[in-house]
Order: sequence, then C-alpha cells, then structure tokens
Amino acid sequence: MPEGPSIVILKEALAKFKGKKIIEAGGNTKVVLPELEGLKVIDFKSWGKQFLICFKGFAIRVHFLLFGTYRIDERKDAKPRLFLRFANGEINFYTSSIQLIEGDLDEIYDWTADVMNPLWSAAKARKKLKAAPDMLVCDALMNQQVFSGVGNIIKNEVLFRIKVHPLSTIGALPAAKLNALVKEAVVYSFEFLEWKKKFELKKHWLAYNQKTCPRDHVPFKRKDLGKGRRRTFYCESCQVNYS
DNA sequence: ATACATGTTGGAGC
DNA sequence: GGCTCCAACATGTA
Repeated sequence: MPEGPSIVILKEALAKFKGKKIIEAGGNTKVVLPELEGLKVIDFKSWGKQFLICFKGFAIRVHFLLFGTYRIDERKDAKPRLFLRFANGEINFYTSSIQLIEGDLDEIYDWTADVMNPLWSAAKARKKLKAAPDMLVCDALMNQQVFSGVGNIIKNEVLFRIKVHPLSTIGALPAAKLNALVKEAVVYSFEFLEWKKKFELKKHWLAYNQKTCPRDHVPFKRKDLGKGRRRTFYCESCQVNYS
C-alpha cells in the first residue's frame, strides 16, 4: 500500500465522499479526535505517503506504514483503526497510524516536495540536494523532505534506470545525473501509478526484487544500504559509483 | 513454516 | 545536541 502513487489511488477512490456528512465514526485508534459525527469532509489530500482527511479547522492524517490497508464499502475481519460512515458508503482503515493535524495545512506541508503534487518543484529538490553533498543517493531518494512519496521500490527502480550506484554521493554526481535523479523520481512515480491501477506493477520491476540485471545479465547485488538499512538491489556492472 | 516486506517513530547509548 | 542503532508496530505473501 505505502508509496505515494498508492495514496493518490486512494484519494481518487474516495472522491465520492468529498463534501459528504459523516453519520458515524469510530475505530480503535488511541488518538483523541474531535467529535466527527455530523461533520462534513471538506477534502481529501495527500502529501507523499500521508493521506489527509480535511475538516474545517483540522485534518486527520492516516499513514499506512508497512502493513496498513483500507477497504471502501467493505470490511475485513479485523477491527478498523478508524472508520467513517456516510449515507453513500464507508471507509475503513486498518493498522494505520492516525494523527490529528491542527492548523493550516498549507503552512504544515510543503506541497512542492511531493513528487505526485502539481505544485512539485524540481528546482527546489535540486537545491535541497545540493545543500547536502555528502548524502548517499539511496538516502536522498528515501528522504521525504526532498522526495515526499518515494519509497523503496521507486528508489531501486530510479537508480537502476539512471545507472547510478546507490552508494554514490550527491556531491559527486555529474550535473546530468543529478538532473536525471530528480526527473526520474517523478516520471517513475507516475508510471508506478498507472501500472498499479492496472494491477501490473510487479511485472515492470527491473531491479526491485530481481535476481539478474536485464542490461548486463549479471547477478544483482542485494544489500541493506543507507541510514534506514533498506533493501537495495543494484548492478555493479552498469550502475556507476560516483563518490 | 519461516522469513520477509511498498515505513516511521522514539528511545537508548555514545 | 546530534548521530546511529534498534525495537516496536502488526499482517499478507512467498
């Protein structure tokens, strides 16, 4: 469920509840929320992997982390972490992180950092990267302040696509590679979105979870790299280490 | 069956 | 204070 494009799919799927009044709400979240019954959902927004249910004066943030799921007009056996029922249907969130966000979302969220947002700014992303020359490229792509919405699959596929080794440092990247990094993070995210909608995402993976490099036909390296020690697949033959 | 995974947070320890 | 490491969370899939 988690990477940015999946949250965009959720947002689109819930459009029918926009402007609708909640007739019942609940769930086993320990987060204390305002009384929701009778309130209208003003909008659904997303910032990277975060899903935002917007009300007048506050929002509920849903983050699916690793195991989160949801059902629309259906229920699983498990107790929902949060559910909202409307006259025209219901949404159930399971095993997700819930937070109450108070205040102006435009002040809290930098929309230009979200790779899926129309306000995304490649120039700002490049600027943030240039300010951190020692950062590893594998960490840079996972950095939600720079590439909000990019996750481990997109990271692996982008690095393979632009032929850059995950342990390259940002400062050592040639300008063309830095530009390609920023550009492909967005391009791949939108391709991910289309493939995911067609339930054919996995068949397009060239590096993630793969055994052999489709370019050079040598075995992929598979190591836990970067600050988060996240699973990384890469080809030491075709992905150049700039450092 | 066992291991592993599209993620983040917060605390311990240095 | 900052950095890194690690546990915790909790469930479907291979």
